[in-house]
Amino acid sequence: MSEKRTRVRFAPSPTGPLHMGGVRTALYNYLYAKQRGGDFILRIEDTDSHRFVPGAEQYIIEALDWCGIVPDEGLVKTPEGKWEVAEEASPQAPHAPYRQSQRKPIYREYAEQLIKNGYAYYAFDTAEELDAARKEAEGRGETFIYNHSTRGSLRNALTLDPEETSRLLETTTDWTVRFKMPENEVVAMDDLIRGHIEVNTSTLDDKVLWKRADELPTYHLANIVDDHLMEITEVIRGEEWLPSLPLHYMLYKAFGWTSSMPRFAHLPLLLKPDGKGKLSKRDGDKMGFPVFPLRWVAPTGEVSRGYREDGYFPQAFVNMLAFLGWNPGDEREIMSLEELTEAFSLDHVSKSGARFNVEKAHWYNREYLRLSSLEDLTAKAGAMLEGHGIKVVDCPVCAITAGAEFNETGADFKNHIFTADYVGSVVGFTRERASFVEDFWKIASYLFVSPKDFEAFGIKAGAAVEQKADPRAKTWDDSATAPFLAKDADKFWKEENVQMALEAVEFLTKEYSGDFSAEGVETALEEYIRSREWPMGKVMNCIRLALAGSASGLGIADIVCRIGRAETASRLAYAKQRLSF
RNA sequence: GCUGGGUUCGUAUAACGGUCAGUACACAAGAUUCUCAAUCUUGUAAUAUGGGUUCGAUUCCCGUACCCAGUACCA
Repeated sequence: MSEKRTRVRFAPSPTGPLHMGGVRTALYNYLYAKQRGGDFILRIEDTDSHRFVPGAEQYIIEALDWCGIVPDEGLVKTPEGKWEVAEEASPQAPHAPYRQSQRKPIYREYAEQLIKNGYAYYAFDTAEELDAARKEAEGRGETFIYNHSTRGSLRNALTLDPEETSRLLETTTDWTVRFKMPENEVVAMDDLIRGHIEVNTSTLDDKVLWKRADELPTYHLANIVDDHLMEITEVIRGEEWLPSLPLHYMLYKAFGWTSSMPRFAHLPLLLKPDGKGKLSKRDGDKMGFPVFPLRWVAPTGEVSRGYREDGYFPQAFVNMLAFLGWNPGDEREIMSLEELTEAFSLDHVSKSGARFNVEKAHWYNREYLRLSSLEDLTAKAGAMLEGHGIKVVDCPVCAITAGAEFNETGADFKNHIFTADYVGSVVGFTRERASFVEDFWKIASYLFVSPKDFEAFGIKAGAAVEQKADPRAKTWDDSATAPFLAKDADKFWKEENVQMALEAVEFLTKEYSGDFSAEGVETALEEYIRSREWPMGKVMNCIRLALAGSASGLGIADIVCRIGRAETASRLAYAKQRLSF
């Protein structure tokens, strides 16, 4: 038995930025197609001329590209290397155009075919008339439904005489074509995820299929016609479409396409973290996470954050998304796009909606950060540092001729210039503490900038600032103050302890001539403090406060061996002079 | 309201008639340590509810509750 080549499509509507739920739908379609060696098609469903948003289409393309979900069909590359929706037929776009607004004539023809065969009819009711009918029904505590029960008393080709109908068709432009939903028939459907479903057609309405006003079809007609023409084998879409499935079945039947009808799979919805309703644009702003893959600036100027701009790795985002409503059936959680492709199956897609969880998203990103190569991370950290006014140079010699004054480790604290090797060294030993590239700044900014402002840490005031860290403050952007409040630094910042710290550092930076690696420094410093029977914790904490400006943070030896002798000594001196007791 | 879909630890999910109901995130405790993380170990925590069917139900059927979606000349 010869199997048809798998062809699935992602058909977004360019009414705004692509939501992460949409990205997941695209992802599942992509995985399904790739696993079967089939085609993943992108089609733009822009049949609503009123809701068109400039830039939305390009956003969709860019978002998919960032995620690595590249369509096999529907896009063409411009000479400048940019992806665009295909308008003309080509090997990569055999069914062009892929923008429904450019396929107008096709739909009209099919709408007429349905009328000719008695499956649809012209309707002349105005929007006002229908609104009034709905209001009136509502007043009686009922719901107006345009179907067998009401169509006999409304203005359409079934009630008007033929002359009047043709007159209206010619002289007016606000008529529509409606599907003539039969009465009391049972539609038996099969969903790849939900199983067998039956619906009685009497509960359904005569949906508008085509509008004379803009000569465009509605979603239902366009969808069925295009899926048929594009030889789609499986329709994988969101659960919000499940209620229209009976209509779509009826449409396939009316066209006589039942034998080639695609199979359907309705995906569970992505829910708000608190579990109430679909994840929406506003949730992100409210709960502090992006709902969009990329940053989006609306025509109104309103800005919505994106996963990309928030520092997520695309692989982490995709991996996280894949697991919202699906699992491989074993206990793997970290999977590349290739592994996902191999393991994907609609059998393992769950039926119930999935709540998005920010913590898990952070965890995924941390896992991918750990998987990154040191070179890659260092380059990314370098770019991030530039954003904080730090200059990172690959060529120390060139930098020196340009005026940089590097110390023995490749750091110039005066001019804020650091060698790439220095950055690499910092990244190498702090990477296990980071979830995002930006975290390197939160964790180790004092390896690039000398601490100046100790007051902010509650030292001089003599008491830690009374402020509970926000429990949700796990993201780098609102946890910045949290670690400094964790400990009462004034408990150890006492004159005698500071004196010991000073002496220990003096020994380390002036007399100690041994190995200046983290291990060497640690051993030397601890031996020195122990030999004098000083309180290890107190001395160390004083040193840390002077070096890091904070009562908590990286290991002393890790800091010292990187910032070097001179900087270490000067930070101690500065802190002593700056902080009174 | 009506129509359809759904319901396993706080969250995501595993177990597709027989498991001490597993895993991950989060949380808690301990270990480690110069602090904070990280790491390791351990732990808390779930089958919405009532009936069936069955030797046996998380799993199959029916009712109830709750949640979600749809109910547009939007997709």
